[in-house]
Amino acid sequence: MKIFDTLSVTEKELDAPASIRIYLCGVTVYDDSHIGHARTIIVFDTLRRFLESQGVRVKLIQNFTDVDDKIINRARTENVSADKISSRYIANYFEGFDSLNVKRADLYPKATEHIAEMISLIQGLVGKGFAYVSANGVYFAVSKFTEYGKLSKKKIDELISGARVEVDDTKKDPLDFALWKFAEDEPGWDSPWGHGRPGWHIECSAMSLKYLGSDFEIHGGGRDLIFPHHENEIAQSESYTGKNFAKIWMHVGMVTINGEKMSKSLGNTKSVDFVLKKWGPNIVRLFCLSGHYSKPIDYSEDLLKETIIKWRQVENCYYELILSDDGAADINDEKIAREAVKETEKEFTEALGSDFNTSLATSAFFKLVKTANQIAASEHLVRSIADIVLPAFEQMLDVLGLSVVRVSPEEKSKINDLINRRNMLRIQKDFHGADAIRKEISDMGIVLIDHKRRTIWMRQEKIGADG
RNA sequence: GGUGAGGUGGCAGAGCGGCUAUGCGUUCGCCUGCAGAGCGAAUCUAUAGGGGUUCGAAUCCCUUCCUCACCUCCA
Repeated sequence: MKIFDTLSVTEKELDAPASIRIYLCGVTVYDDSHIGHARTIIVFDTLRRFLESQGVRVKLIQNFTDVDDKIINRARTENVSADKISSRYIANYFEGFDSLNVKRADLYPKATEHIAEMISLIQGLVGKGFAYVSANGVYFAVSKFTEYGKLSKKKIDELISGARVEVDDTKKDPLDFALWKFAEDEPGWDSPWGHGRPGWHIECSAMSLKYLGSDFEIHGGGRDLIFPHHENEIAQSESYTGKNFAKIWMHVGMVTINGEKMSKSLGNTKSVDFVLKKWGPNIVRLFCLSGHYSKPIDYSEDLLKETIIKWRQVENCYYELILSDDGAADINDEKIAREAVKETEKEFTEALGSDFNTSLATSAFFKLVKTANQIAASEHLVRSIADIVLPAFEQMLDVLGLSVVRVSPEEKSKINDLINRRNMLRIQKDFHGADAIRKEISDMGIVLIDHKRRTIWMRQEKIGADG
């Protein structure tokens, strides 16, 4: 498959070897995760699901930054340990992302558990002359890495004139960034240079090199990490190993809220907890995959509401398929179904294989839903046709990480009993009685669909925004 | 100011030299005891403006205008 690489600014072939290594920059655990984090993580989760569906073994590593000024500040404010803060938000992370049907990564390494690796990396850099010790810490000497700026396409002299870099007289160059910061307070660790904490960028270099080695296939994250985070990671890692760090840099666009940047200061962040409660996992995932991953997407109520309608069609389709009954298949319908499945699978796979075009892939999927619903509407959706469509339908749902709410066998037979009673009453023209049963069924979260010959039903996911 | 990404029908969003997706919306139908869901038909030939290149451009080139992101911690 092909993926756009930020570094070379071209689509690069990911020559699908037996296994693909992915390092995804995760979150700093100082607050609840939000929809922006969710988009990046859902994109990579879906990518992983797609690759796996193609028979590729994926090794996915996603870190937690659990040592950072924001965490420490929060710990001070609440008068608890930094560890308490980070573990609280790691728990929050898993609660949210498990609910979003995100498959667990192979490993979630934490910065605090890799201090030794970071120290040895820094030692290596100091030894090779890429880093130096100043009064405040150990710094990476940007001027020593001649390719600095290659990812973010920045020129070193322009960066300097940018003048928005932190003022620190102990640095040799304003652009130099901290690998290790001296600090007497907690949390801190002893190092060959003094007590302190690692800088942010070094953790990802240390952990990705440890678990994936150098020149791994994909390094990913949000677009906002391109500079300085990923730029600095490249500088450190390539200076240390002398080898290429990652083959492809894949960056996910930002989520805006009603066209505005989402930020704490504007107070418009949408937490994962919030969007889950309001829209549920399927709508959120569909929303996050609705545009090309590299472009920004805008969170707006109207768009999300539109997504609910699409999701209802999928639910409807699913229940039409599983509740189809025996009967002779119309030859023509069977042909239509077969061709639709073949067509859709091709489009779906090609779209995802071509720079992971989830927008195109989902529209292909919706075409199959439409076809199935058309056959159902003409009363021709019999078991043998459903059997043609269902495997492809379920497979694509799974790649997209979507999941229709199912019904237990007990509920199923109860529903069928109620439907039979209702249909009896309808024949007797006792519509009051029939409507009362419909109400009873509806209270179970089930919607009835009256066809000419029979009545089927579907379980609709409860969506907060539906009220 | 620098760097990058973009500007496509009422909206969302693909296409990246010829066949102009797809979905939502809107209108009218079908179905139904009613309702919901679904289905059908219609609507919508849109590609920021101006120049080129080409037999042919939303797609390539030039130019103008505009938007967004990043350049500080940030997914």
